[in-house]
Amino acid sequence: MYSITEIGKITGLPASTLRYYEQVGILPHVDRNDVGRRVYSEEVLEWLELVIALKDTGMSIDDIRTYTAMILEGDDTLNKRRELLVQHKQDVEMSIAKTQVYLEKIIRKVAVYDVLMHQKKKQKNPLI
Amino acid sequence: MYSITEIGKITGLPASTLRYYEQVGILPHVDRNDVGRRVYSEEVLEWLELVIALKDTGMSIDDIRTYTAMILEGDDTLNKRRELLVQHKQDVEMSIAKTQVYLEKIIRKVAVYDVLMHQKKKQKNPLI
DNA sequence: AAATAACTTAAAGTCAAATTTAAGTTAAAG
DNA sequence: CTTTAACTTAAATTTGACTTTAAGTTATTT
Repeated sequence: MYSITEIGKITGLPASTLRYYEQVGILPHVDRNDVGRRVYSEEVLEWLELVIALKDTGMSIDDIRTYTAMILEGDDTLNKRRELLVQHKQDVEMSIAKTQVYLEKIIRKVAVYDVLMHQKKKQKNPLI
Repeated sequence: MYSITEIGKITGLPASTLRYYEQVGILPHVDRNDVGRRVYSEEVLEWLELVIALKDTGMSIDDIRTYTAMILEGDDTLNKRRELLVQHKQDVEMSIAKTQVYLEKIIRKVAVYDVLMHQKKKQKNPLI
């Protein structure tokens, strides 16, 4: 069992974000101790780590909320949940591919600078 | 020479975004025709495509503005510009690597669904 | 016992990146 | 010649994802 600050240290998320995630419904089953403070189980932490993976690969809070709601609905949504994840997996793969194309463009631009700076150097030492 | 709608069709950016990019200083040298409408040269289109590559790999408008300003300053900033691009290249490479780790987590989760759905199928056909 | 730190809530505020609106101008089509 | 489409501007609004604020409670340290 973890406190909000412990979870913050483990995940890198500020306490305010953890409260916000709970409020918008993507972090359910967070319990409270006898004085009303948040207590996170190992299972909640594991779920949060999936939420972070989805979020950091570009899934919107709204779509994560939809997914979370389906989980709370039970096994009837297993198929849909799998489909949602597979779709996201494909989106991420496409996004990586697109990013790699852009990266190559940036690398080519760096090469252009290398040529330009080489020329400049030559002009600066006209005696060689 | 292209009109704003033509550039919109080529790049996928709405006219409002093209005006906004110009306004915030990351799309200089856009000319006007005799009645004040925007006219984009081949060079401006090429620059815009680099801007899109930088933006879609996560560079902020503010950093793109800094980079654009350095270009307008001339050859004295060549070194700095190259360094900025190389730094961004490294950021993008790190980001791709991180995304791939998250992607693997998502793929493992899909595999969990496959197991769960297989079990469910077995329960639903208890006669087999 | 008092000060400090860590939590609580609901509501308001922030931020980047556009996007939309309002009011007007110009060009092309019927 | 008038309607429609495509543009123009500056300013206001929107969106998503938090983040901060204000006011209060609880726990730990001096």
